Amino acid sequence: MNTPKAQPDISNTEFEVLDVIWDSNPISSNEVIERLNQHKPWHEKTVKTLLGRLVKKGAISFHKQQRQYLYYPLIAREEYVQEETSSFLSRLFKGKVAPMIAGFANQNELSKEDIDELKAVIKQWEKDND
Amino acid sequence: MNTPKAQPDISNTEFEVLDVIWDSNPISSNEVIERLNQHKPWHEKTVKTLLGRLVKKGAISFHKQQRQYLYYPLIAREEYVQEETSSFLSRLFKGKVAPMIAGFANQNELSKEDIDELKAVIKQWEKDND
DNA sequence: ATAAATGGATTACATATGTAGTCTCAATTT
DNA sequence: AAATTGAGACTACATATGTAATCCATTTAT
Repeated sequence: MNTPKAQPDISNTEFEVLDVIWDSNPISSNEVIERLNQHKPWHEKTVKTLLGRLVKKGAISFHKQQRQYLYYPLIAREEYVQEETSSFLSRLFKGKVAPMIAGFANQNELSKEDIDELKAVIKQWEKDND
Repeated sequence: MNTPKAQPDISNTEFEVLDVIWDSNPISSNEVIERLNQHKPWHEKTVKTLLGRLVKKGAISFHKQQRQYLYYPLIAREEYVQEETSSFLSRLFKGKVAPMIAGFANQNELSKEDIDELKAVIKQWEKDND
């Protein structure tokens, strides 16, 4: 059974902002800006625009603290990620996970550690579905 | 060693057209249109615009056959898919494959078949990396 | 009390994207 | 040969996206 919960469309830049908020919230715009600037050279105004767009899209909200807003997410990262993953897999791999992993293996992009982790996931699955 | 071959940015609709071309080529615009219309209700003109944009982006090319163009891909599906996958994984899963699979498992989106296929991929990897 | 700084709201603007419509010209039909 | 048609080229246009700048109302500093 799939879950067709239409999440709002979040753009790439918006996602980076949202990811900071998921990481730590409630959070002021200034702190979002500060954290982002450790990786991205985005102008303060740019980040604020993005925050505004995320609010408008219903991905985040805020409550005022005096003059400032403290933002927090309205959608869970896990949910969002799961939906993105499903749609990604269906677009590129007919929805099947194994071919994706196989592609990685063929490109030599799988480490021993990845393999061990995968085995662990499988073991867990087998425990759960018994 | 990774391959930083900056593939042109291909939009969602463009991808659907490209996918038809990957599937069967060389192919005329009319056949692309026909095949797409089995799933998508796109106007003929729309598809032609998309074909033009793909040519401009260097994703496909064509050779003339009288009045018509016969299109063919300039980039391999495998390469494109691999790059998209890498960037997707790095965006959402810090580049690790196992967490992605784990997310699926947790949502009960993994079938016995998926698991068997994964096991096969792992076995193959172990054979190769011995 | 004024002036300056600061936070959010509004506006801006180029490029991308989805979705066609119009124009031109060569091939085909009558 | 003249008219029609069908292929690609060019144009269109609204919305999305990346990337800010400007405006306006408060705080805060002087």
